Amino acid sequence: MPELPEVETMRRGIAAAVGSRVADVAKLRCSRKPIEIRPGIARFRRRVQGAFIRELGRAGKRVVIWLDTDDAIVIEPRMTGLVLVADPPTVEHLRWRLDLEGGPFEAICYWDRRGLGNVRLFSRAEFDIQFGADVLGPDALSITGETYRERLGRSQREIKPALLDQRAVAGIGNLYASEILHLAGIHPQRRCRSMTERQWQAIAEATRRVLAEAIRYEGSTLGDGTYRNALNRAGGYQNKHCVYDRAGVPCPRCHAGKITRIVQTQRSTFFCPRCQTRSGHLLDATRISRVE
DNA sequence: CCCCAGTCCTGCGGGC
DNA sequence: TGCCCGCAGGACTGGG
Repeated sequence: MPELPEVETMRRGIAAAVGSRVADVAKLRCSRKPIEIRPGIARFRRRVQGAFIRELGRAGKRVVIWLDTDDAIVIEPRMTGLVLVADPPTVEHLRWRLDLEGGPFEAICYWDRRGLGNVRLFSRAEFDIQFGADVLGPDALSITGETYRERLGRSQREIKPALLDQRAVAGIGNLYASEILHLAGIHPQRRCRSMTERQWQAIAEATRRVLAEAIRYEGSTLGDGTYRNALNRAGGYQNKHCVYDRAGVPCPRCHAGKITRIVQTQRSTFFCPRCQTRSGHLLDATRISRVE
């Protein structure tokens, strides 16, 4: 489930395509229901053919291929999408291909098992509307406690579902939300309104540290093995998870609490009831301490 | 406005 | 063994 670290790894994996020229684009026939590709492939081709790739960016959990025409190809992998420059896990789920020339890659491909993702082309003006500050919050990789407090501090919501709100902060998904709150020592059901300034700072610091570390390990490849980097290789951060999908095992930090699974807004949350108390009374020194 | 349930889709694993 | 159902959680929609 690509979140910020996985999507950032995809972006870095195709970054060497900057300077390449777009030779062609293709919607790939597979037996599945077609994914969303906009505009239609004929119009898509007319707009991108011959353009040069100027820059590779990221908008929250989307990869952005900026062209020298000022158009942006935005790839949104959602649940099971992959951006690849190597052979895909399966041929049957290949959905889209951007043929390149004059660079290290023959093509950038989009693969998607469940097909919930999409590939869309936007002008710069359209892009700014689609992914502007009104729609997408500041990037989680550089979030500050002050920004968290501004954007969520008055909310009545529980903190964990709030972290998934892409308008508040962009890039956090279900997996990293649990890991972040565990490192910060905050109970996932704490109300945003009740959080102190220091606790927002702890969450911000944990956000930056967890995400940066996950990028260093090239993301998390879970049991189903879906997520891969651009070279179709698994990530390594799943071995660093403290809580996600680890219900029943002892907490790797305190070795006393048992990782617990609850459901919030129809999503699984994992936490340590001992490290993450509702009152948040643990000492800060205990709160932020890396688990090796 | 704020927030939540339901929806899309496929493949896997648990239960019988 | 084989089938069926529930579940995984990205972002969007509709409605309370």
